[in-house]
Amino acid sequence: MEFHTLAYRKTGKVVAQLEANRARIMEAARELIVEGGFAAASVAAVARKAGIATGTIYRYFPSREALLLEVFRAVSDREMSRLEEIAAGPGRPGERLRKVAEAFVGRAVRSARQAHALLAEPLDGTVAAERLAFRRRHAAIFERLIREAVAAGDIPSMNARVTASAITGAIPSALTLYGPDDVPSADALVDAVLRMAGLDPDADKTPLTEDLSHDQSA
Amino acid sequence: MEFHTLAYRKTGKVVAQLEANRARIMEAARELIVEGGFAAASVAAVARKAGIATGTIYRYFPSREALLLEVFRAVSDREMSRLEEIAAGPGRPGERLRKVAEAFVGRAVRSARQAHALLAEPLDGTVAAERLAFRRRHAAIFERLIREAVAAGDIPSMNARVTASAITGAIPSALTLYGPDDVPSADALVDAVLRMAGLDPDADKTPLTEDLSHDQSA
DNA sequence: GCAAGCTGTGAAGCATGGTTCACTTCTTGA
DNA sequence: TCAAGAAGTGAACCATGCTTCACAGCTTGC
Repeated sequence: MEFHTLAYRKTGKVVAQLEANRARIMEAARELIVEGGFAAASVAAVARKAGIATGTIYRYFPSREALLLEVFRAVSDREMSRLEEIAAGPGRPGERLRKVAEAFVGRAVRSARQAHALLAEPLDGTVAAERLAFRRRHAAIFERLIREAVAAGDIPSMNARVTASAITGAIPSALTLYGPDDVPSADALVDAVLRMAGLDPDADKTPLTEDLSHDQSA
Repeated sequence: MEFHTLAYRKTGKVVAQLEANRARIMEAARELIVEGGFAAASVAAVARKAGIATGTIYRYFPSREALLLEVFRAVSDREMSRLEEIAAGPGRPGERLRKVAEAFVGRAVRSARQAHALLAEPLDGTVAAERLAFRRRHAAIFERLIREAVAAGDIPSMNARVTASAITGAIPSALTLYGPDDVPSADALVDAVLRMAGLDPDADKTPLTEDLSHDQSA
């Protein structure tokens, strides 16, 4: 039995403060990663950016690795849910495939630096494994859609898993080879992805039904 | 003026010995990289594998970085020349595109571990830059072939650079996502690449002589 | 055989950067 | 105000791994 004669107990205000700090640390780490890659997110740098002492980091995370992992998860989960949502949405499989590709590419092109960190930046240890899992989830989305599209007769028969894996890598690759300044054309990249999936990019360019030109890009 | 009163001058035998040692160091490094990635190629490990002392490495290379760089160059140049040779060979552009893709994929699938180290393994510093250059050369080969193929009417018009960059990444991605044990089907991967380039993989599966109706998209 | 000069050695030096910890500062409930 | 306990601090600690260096050993030409 415990005698609650404690002179101190966490109060709501403190708990909120702690959570805010935790969030601030993660945000600082995220920004550093986006700016300069995982290597730039040293414990000291994160602490400085978050406005706290290095040791304090360890009050919130057991190790640098754990911190980076959590940041990676948070960011990638956000990205992923969006794609999964689209993939599970309405419309013909071919159409959804196109939409997922557009979302993926558009997002990656728009925030190229973050995409690069998430998808291509060299990284170490546990985070590398997590990234592989992340990319596998990407691939899984495409694989499923390809299977559906084949079954629906939207695209010719093909090895869905290989194609999906290839698509998953094609997008970050295009970003990487162009570099963070010189960004590839999102439209052209989507077209390439669609061709790989066996769809004619020009087919439903004007889907009469609804929508119209939805992006600008040159 | 130099008085050649030297009591020692390198003789042929010694020079050969030195070159052999240099080669052995590079080979040791290469094997370690293939087995366990660049991280596994520590100076100490390379020395042990080459059967010499760590310090001796520095008689042959100014730094670890320089050693790794040279190894990377040697290996990637070998790979690259092969592809460039095929790309510059005879045949219709579309045909050469197919052959280059087959060579690239085949080689990568056959020695998946080395391909992974060369193309996907996380790495640091100068070598990372070199790899980017290596991949750009890959992309350049595809880009040129795509342009030629478009000009020849073998494939529909497309953004050659984006497509080439995408292809360049698609291949290692497929390897990475499958893992080193479970290797993807080379045929299926080539098919995916060809589709991305706008070629019908089933078109000239049996290239009787040279060409005939090579089909014009579905 | 001998001196000059090169190659081989591996333990010590050093840089980087994650992690710890004794200590200070703050919050809480009485 | 006070004591208990938690959070914050940052300098010291430590692990890793590249690099250096003083020295031993070998080759060569005389």
